[in-house]
Amino acid sequence: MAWKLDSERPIYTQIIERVVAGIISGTYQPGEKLPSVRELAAEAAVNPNTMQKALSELERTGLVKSQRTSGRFITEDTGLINSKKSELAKKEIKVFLEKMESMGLDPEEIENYIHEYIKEEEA
Amino acid sequence: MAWKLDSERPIYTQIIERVVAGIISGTYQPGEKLPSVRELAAEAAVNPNTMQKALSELERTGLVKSQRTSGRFITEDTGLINSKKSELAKKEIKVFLEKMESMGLDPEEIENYIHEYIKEEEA
DNA sequence: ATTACTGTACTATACGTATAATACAGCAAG
DNA sequence: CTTGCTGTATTATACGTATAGTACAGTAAT
Repeated sequence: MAWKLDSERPIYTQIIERVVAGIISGTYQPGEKLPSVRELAAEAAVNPNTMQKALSELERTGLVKSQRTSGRFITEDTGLINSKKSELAKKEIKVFLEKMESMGLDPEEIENYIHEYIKEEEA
Repeated sequence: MAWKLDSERPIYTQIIERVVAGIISGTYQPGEKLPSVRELAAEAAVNPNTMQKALSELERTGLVKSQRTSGRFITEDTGLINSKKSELAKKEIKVFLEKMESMGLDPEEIENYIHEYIKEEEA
């Protein structure tokens, strides 16, 4: 099925985020071969050029490596993956908390809000 | 001083978010008159057209009203402001949690991460 | 009435992004 | 060797955004 992409932000950026999330969460395993550019483009319902751009950008993080003629592979460096994971998590938390505080919510309020939200979700 | 804007997303969108945050947090009080388009543009170090676009978009939320020749004013409807506040807070939490969960973190882990982060910040 | 301030409107230019349509080099399997 | 798959590169078109420059109608104060 087509990936969930919005038109608010560049598609290639969203693709990068999604693949990174896939690597970090383990959906894509270390050393695993990614589907080809054309396959992924079809799966995401996106132009191959856009997918190509996203994936080539993604290489700069070191999380994937391209083999030119055989395909693209997830890094086997689990240390890199884990460090990216905690790095990203911290960054997301920082951005989130700053946003909430700019709305005038203090940390305690935020924690309560989240706790309530999670409790609701589990119900 | 110039506002903190990045080039990742449309500037007018970021302006809207910032003004909304100002209203929600009380930085801009109900009924208060906003600086003029040109003033705000200068303050944000942005083109007046961009500021104009942001503010006219913002009207659709009802949080501000323009008086055509005298200026723009924050709504006096505190009920509207409060409902927008909780609405936005919930939305931000939802987006945040979804993002974190896409990285393979479960709710408890997330709560701990945040708690740690806030404790560090207060120190 | 003139001056100075509002919001608003319009044209033109520049840039990033997304898509479409091709093309090519390298490798593997038939 | 041919076929079919890789990643990669190139050109053209279209659209949204940002900026620059200019203009105009309505209001208030002088």
